[in-house]
Amino acid sequence: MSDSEASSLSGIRILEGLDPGEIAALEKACTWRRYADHEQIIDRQSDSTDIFFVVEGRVRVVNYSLSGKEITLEDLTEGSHFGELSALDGQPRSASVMSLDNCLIAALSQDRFLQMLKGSSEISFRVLRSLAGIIRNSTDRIMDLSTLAANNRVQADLLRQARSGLIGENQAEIRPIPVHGDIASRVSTTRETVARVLSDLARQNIVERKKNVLLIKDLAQLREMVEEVRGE
Amino acid sequence: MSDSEASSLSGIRILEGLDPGEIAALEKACTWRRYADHEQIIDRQSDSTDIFFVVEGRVRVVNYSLSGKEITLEDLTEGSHFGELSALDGQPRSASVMSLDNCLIAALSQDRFLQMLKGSSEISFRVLRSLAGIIRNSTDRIMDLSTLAANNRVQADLLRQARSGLIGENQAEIRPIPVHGDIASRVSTTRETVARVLSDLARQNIVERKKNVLLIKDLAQLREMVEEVRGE
DNA sequence: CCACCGACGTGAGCGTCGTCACAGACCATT
DNA sequence: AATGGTCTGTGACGACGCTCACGTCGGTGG
Repeated sequence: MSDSEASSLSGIRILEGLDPGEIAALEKACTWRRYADHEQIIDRQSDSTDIFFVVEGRVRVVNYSLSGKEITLEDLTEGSHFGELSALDGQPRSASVMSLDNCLIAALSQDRFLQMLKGSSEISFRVLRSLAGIIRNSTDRIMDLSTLAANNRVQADLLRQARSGLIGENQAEIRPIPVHGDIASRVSTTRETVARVLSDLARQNIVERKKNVLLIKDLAQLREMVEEVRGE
Repeated sequence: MSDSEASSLSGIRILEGLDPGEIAALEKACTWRRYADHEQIIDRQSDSTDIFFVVEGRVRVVNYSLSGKEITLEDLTEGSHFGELSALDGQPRSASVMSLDNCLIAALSQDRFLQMLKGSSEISFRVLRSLAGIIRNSTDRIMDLSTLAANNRVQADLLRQARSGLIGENQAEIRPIPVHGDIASRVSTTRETVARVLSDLARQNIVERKKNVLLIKDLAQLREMVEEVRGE
């Protein structure tokens, strides 16, 4: 399905509802570029103010501590946008963004974006709701960091990922198998801790590492392990 | 200056730019209520969707872990608003809000709020920018939680508070003296850790606890203590 | 004036987990 | 096969900071 909409902004969620003519005009106004794996798309300290649309591929929003530790804020897929904060307030970028795949990215200037918002309350509303969603995710994460221990945060991350691969009531599969370092970067711990948690869970028969899939065999118990600490 | 605008929405920042007639109409549409200290204004598990305006006083946005630990997300002063997330997306509230003072709060229904956004791209834009600001704060906080140790987070919080009470280049005063437990709740640590950090800083002659003021005597050095760890 | 209550200060103990250091597994490329 | 890269698993160690447990201070009110 990515092919049918390739090279088009019609799949971008915040732009839904624009009529085809407007979409076409926007497409012309964008700067298009393809990125390979792990290329920098936004650098935290650049002072650009464009907004970007993910037309193909996946990107990761990250931040680095001065020591080089990488904190993943969010992974975005086709149909998403990023860079809207600077486009809205003109402030410097709050994070870096890099491609995870081979990506096709469209960039729209701040002026054009703001003009579009002014002209369409519907688009404004979509952007408002998407920001609201980001805030909800952020506060959840702040709560996790504040109330959960490192190993419980890893378990919580597994539960989150399991949601998109449910098999029946109590099982799920996560594919491809997540790289330990990626999980660590999302929940702010170390690769080693992730490995240890996963080993423990395997020993307790709660997860199983298969060929290309991480199988979660007992969601209920995993949930319990997280809740239990959240509550005590 | 709070008196001159008491009982009026004209001091609410996201409403700036509305003409007096519209303000008056909004004021009629609101439900007004006064709260005493430490009253609950929004309960996390209520399903209201109103947006609220802080006309007088201060409120605190908090969240509780099941164990009862309190996490402060933000303190808001006169002219702020809250509850906009649920008003925008209809989802349950993401946090609780309580009064810190004697507060005058105006509540506006979701319908009326959305209608206003639809009618004014200027107001929409103000809301967009305020959400962008919240996101920037949240990601800063996530970075702090992920990269700083507990005692450095306390120091960082002092630096933040110092910004609004600068005296010359290298000193600042924070007043009233913050309650240790409040700082702890903002940076997700314990009251005891805050006390120890403050004691240490006092011993090193970096801060001094005076009668009604916490005096920061060497901002530069305090900054250095935080940066030093961020970078290593 | 004394009793109380909230905030502060600080010591002792201990668990969690970040760090360092290897060893083994898997996959690609030549 | 051989080489090299990335990813995984695990042990040992040590420190940071949370918890518990007190004692003190200072204001408020009966």
